[in-house]
Amino acid sequence: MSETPQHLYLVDGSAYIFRAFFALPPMNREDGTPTNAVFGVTSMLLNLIERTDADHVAVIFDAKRQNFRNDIYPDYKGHRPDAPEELRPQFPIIREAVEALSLPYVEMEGFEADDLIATYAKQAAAAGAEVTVVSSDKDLMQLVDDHISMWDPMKNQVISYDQVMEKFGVGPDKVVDVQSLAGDSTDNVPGVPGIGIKTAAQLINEYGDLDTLLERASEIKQPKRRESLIEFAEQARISRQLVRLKDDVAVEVPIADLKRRAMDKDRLLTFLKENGFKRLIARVSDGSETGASASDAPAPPKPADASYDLVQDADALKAWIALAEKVGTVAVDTETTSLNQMQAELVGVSLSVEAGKACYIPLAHVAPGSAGDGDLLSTGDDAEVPKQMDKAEALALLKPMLEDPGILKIGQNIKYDAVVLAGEGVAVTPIDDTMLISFVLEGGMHGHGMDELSELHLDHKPIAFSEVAGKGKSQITFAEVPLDKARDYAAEDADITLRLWQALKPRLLEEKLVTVYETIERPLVPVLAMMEREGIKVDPTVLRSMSTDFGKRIADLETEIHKEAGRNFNVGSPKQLGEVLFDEMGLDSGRKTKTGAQSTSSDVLEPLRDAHPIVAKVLDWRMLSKLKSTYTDALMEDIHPRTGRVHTSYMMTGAQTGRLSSTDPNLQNIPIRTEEGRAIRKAFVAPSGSKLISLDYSQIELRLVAHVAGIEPLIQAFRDGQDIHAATASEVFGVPMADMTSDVRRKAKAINFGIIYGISAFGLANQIGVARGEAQAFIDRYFERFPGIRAYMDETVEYCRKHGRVETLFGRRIHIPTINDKNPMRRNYAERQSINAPIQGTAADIIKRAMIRIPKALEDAGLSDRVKMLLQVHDELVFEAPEGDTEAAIACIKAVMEGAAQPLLDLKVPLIVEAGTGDSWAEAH
DNA sequence: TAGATCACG
DNA sequence: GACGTACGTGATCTAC
Repeated sequence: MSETPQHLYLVDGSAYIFRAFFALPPMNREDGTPTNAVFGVTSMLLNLIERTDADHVAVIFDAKRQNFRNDIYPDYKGHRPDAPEELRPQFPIIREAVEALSLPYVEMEGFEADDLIATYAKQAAAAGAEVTVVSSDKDLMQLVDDHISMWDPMKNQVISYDQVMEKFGVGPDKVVDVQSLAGDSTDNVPGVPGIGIKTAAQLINEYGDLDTLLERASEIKQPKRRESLIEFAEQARISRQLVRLKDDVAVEVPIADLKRRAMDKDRLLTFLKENGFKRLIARVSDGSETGASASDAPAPPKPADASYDLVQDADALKAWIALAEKVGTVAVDTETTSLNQMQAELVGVSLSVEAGKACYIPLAHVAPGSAGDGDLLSTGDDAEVPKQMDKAEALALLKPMLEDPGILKIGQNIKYDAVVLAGEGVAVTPIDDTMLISFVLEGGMHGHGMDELSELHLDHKPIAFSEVAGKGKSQITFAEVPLDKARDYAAEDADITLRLWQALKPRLLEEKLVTVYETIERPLVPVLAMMEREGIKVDPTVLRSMSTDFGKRIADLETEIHKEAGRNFNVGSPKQLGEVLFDEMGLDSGRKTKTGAQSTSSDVLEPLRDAHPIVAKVLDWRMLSKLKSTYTDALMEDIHPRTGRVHTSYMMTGAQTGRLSSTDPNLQNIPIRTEEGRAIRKAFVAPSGSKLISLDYSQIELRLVAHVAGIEPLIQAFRDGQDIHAATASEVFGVPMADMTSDVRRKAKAINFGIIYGISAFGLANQIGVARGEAQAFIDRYFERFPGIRAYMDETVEYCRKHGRVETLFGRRIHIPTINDKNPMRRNYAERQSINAPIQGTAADIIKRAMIRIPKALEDAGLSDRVKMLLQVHDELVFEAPEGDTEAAIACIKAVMEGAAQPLLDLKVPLIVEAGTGDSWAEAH
């Protein structure tokens, strides 16, 4: 083998250090030396070398702070603070770590890591090697070309020409020119004032390059821009010198010396032991990726041992805020009067900055024993209102901290707190959410409520809400809880949240789930919070008249049913109804329920429609009662008194597959399948002058099946825009498309759905009303025609048996612990789940990715202040827009939705979105 | 509080 | 080879 590299991997080590230091909770080895950055860098490098095929590797670091750029511009990176005290002692240990991993450690006085990377990259590329630069630093993007690409380890994403184009609006060869104009506040590169990346890209595209632009600056039409460019031309040229990487450094280590060496396991293990990295030791010694469950960090005191502060004046609050600023991370929890976030009134806030250290800030407590409202007579001699800060004053102090981009706010289900605080005019950003981290790590294994997570990870049972507020009828609101009890409960919640974060957050990195969390879950929080606060307008008059109409018809039907039955009984009682229909009237009872009672469900009653007139009446009664109680009546109660709109709450951990669920009220199950039910959607309206827009993915799950199972005929049918169920029928039953009957198509449609659900002959037979043997024959023929589907199912189930989980195409994990259950019923069920979950979950990931991108896309289209995203119904998004903006909004949103799998995923089938508009949801869908 | 039923994707 | 079945949700009502 020759010494010329085939594939050179250049790792931007400095970036890794900072990333690890700030992302991981503090850790110390036995002698007290902090080790969190060491741990993070070691773990990341270990991941990296396990997955690359590179034959040459270097980990490259910045030397000391001064370099040639400071001679050009003394302020370069001038405002960067010194490395934090906790980080400084870790630098030499990180060097040891790199060496223990048998990787070359490269640094050079007077040069930044970026210059060394540029030099090696150019040299290797010139020699014909492929180069991968591992970094997410945009300053390195100027290097990208046919031979040099980047890998962003945080986003798990390749950065090549397209991504550079997306980021800078120009190709890699013009990145330097754009950066020279736009400047860079993080590196203190001045650029030209008033010019950002967008304008810079536009100018460079127009004039070709920086020099030409500066020469011809006087031709620019916009006066301000023209003057700025003329005045700051020299500053732009200086910026270019700062930004352009030096690719001809006389490197001390030749490329040949970067040849990858075999890992010295003993040396590595010695290093890991010295630093107490138990989890990495386990991983290196047996190669298993699950690792030990023991935490590497020493156990902090249990919450029970902690004592908490009550903050009752501005000075105390300022001290806590200063602490949060110093640490840079703070757990936040709000206490309110209601679980319903739109009705909730803020009662207090708790904060925690380190394990065991937390406070509670009461803001709206009332005298204990006094009812929160209505009790006007008993003011005088009641207990006093407890001492607490003025709410507005406290929020004014908290607001800058909660909105500070440099302070991470950690919450358990922080969407709730964000919605409540948004009601007080306070934004919460940036955020982390322990509930979501747990869901991403261990979805399917257990619930993700705080009490459960605390018992699981901290071995501590938190104070129950009912202990401080009571339960049942005598339950009081949190505002009435005495301050000492309120402090113990509320501060503990913040403390636990912080500890959970410390325990769980590092695992995202170790278990390669950072991308799912950071690109699909976390950024969705502000989007959903906004939708929930927006709500959708519901017209109560429509509901009221429907309710009256339904009420009459239900009463009439009830009379008739009682007459047919020969006695009065409660039609809504399945037990009584069963007795009447089957015992007294002698109808054929179909199934039994699992408790042994005779089932009266609609699929039992439906076939009996013709057996007796009472059956149809019962079915109608059922339908109308359902519609009245669950929809028309209940929905009127849910109209918010102040907004006149209905505000649902989305639960992000509600469905194992990654789908959202909707509660209070559930707006994801508003009727549509029957004419009567569909009418309820007429009550969901746009305000006058606006329209509702509904956009939904067409057949997204079936498209995903065609993709993952590689079913060529279906892929082709989707590409050709054919009726997919008819095309399936044609393939499976051999009927030419021209001769297709609705019955054959119906059967094919049922099989297609069956495939998504993990088909069984019994289930299919039930669904389409044929004998089980016939259903089995259909399935056999389907598998015969589309062998890919069999293979997909077998492989998926096999993978699940081995790992206890399945994955979506975006890497979301869905755990299915019962897959190896000895009970065959539970096991079969788990197998069907494992077939369905990747499909349903990938579809959920796709629409979430779309939702995250939509606010930005609307802003770019100049629509963001007028077009509002209101609802998500699994494969559908509902918006409200002024009448004149609907067309532009549809074009913008449709493009985002149809492209939402990109660039991470290149589907073999197109994603198609269908759109409609109208004055009501009934018209729009 | 569990079970049955039925609304949705 | 038996087990008893389509996947994922939430709200309402009855009956215990």
